[in-house]
Amino acid sequence: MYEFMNITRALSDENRIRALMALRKRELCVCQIIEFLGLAPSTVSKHMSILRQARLIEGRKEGVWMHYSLSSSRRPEVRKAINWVIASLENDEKIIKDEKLLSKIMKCNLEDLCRRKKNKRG
Amino acid sequence: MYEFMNITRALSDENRIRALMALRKRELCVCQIIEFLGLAPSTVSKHMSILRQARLIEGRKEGVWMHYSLSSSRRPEVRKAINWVIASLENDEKIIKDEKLLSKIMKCNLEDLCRRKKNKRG
DNA sequence: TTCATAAATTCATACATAGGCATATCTCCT
DNA sequence: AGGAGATATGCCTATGTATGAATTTATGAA
Repeated sequence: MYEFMNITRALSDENRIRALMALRKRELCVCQIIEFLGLAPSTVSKHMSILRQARLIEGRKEGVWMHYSLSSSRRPEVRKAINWVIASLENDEKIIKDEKLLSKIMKCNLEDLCRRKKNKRG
Repeated sequence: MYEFMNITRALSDENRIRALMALRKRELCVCQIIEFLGLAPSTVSKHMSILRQARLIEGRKEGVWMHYSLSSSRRPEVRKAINWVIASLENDEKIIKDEKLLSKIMKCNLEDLCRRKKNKRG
């Protein structure tokens, strides 16, 4: 029950759902998620830690970069939750739009993306 | 997406989840749910209206009494959500305990139950 | 090794939202 | 009209979201 409530609370925020759906097809660097959601780095970091605590995503550190991906855990709770979210939103308008935005973001290389933040996206 | 977020927010509270699971096997009167959750009537009413807005449950008025039951809607969003919750919690300890509590509550007749509230459960 | 820099997270704080209750209001029955 | 159950309103507290600043971690240069 505790584990389940951790999951439902993690899923109760739209930005976290969008991030989760973004990760369903690919691994993403935090700076890509920041660009994607348009939120402050600290905010995104918090969202990721909530998703991670719920075991819905996993983090992998590569040098200074942190990469997140959907959880590969076999826990039934986690699998069911992820499957439910994906099945419910696979054809959602906003999620489809997000996919297009993500395609653009994926074309930039990571260094440019991170540098752009500093220059206020100039 | 909006509909989906309504559902996840409705599911992000433990009392609402317990109420939802209680309704999975039977219809319940509000006063039974009040007894079950041990919350103030106004609080329970609010929880029920949130679940109802998310279309997860339905209300049926019979005289002065309000009866709630799981939604019979065929909307895929709703069916998937309900199925997910039930599948995830069917064997949950707390939910099983709740079932025992509910058995007791079901044995009282409704009038006694409602009257008990007034007398501060004396 | 030491220092500087960059990315990510944690911390401190402001603001908004949500849960809880008491009380007022509404609806329905007699 | 009177009385009962249920819901709406108003208030308080707690939790959640968002941000900038400080801290941590890792890289690369001196």
